[in-house]
Amino acid sequence: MDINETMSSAELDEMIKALSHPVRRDILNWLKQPEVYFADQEHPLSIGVCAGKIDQKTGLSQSTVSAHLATLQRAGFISSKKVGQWNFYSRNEAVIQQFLARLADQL
Amino acid sequence: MDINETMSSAELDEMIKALSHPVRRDILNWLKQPEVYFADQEHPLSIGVCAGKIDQKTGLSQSTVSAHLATLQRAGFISSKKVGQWNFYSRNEAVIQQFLARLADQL
DNA sequence: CATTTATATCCATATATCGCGATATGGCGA
DNA sequence: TCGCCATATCGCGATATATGGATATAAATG
Repeated sequence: MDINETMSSAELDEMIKALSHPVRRDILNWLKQPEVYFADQEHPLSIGVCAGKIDQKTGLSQSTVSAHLATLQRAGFISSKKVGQWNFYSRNEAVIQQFLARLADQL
Repeated sequence: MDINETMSSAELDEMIKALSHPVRRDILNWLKQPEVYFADQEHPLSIGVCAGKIDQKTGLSQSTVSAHLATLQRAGFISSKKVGQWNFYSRNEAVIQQFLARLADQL
């Protein structure tokens, strides 16, 4: 989602649905403090958190977590950066804040 | 939900799920300005909005809307008041505000 | 007391979501 | 190039959610 325009109703819907699963909210939360939850990552946390690390933390299968990450990314809450064979995920703080503002407004 | 204590994780989950359907968000929105959306109601809007009026507005079946209202009520977002043969629904503003604050905090 | 009205509940069906194993893809290293 | 590793995607069964018709309940009304 473009952070410079207000999100559409369909986008808001996608975002709320993305948040409606506890594991996805957990992931967002972990990404808020990577140094707390992913202290064992070899790569610098500044790039983001490696997908595999998130898999481990959830205890779910790799494919399931990959789908959850895709859902969060489609909603705009996180972005991924591919470095070598790894994919590093991080929060889009601006989008999250805009979502909260929009929700507060529309609710 | 008791507005004097912080909501549990399970309650938050129930609330987000309740919001994850567009019709339920519509209903919450309509109840925000009953005088705009339910101007034709015979009973005073101060008691709340009659379930049947909400049925009409959605265009969905009576049973479906009744289920949506029950979902919103279980989540704590709305309350119902039975007067005669009618059930009047209204928003729980305090709960809604507390939800938004909690979400902003936990997200 | 029978009938109508409002609404919740029950039931069946349809659709969406979740979770997993298997497979595809793409980078990396021997 | 031949695998190995990380991760996305596919296909499928299981579970959850949505929807509407039918029915139950309860109040109002003649």
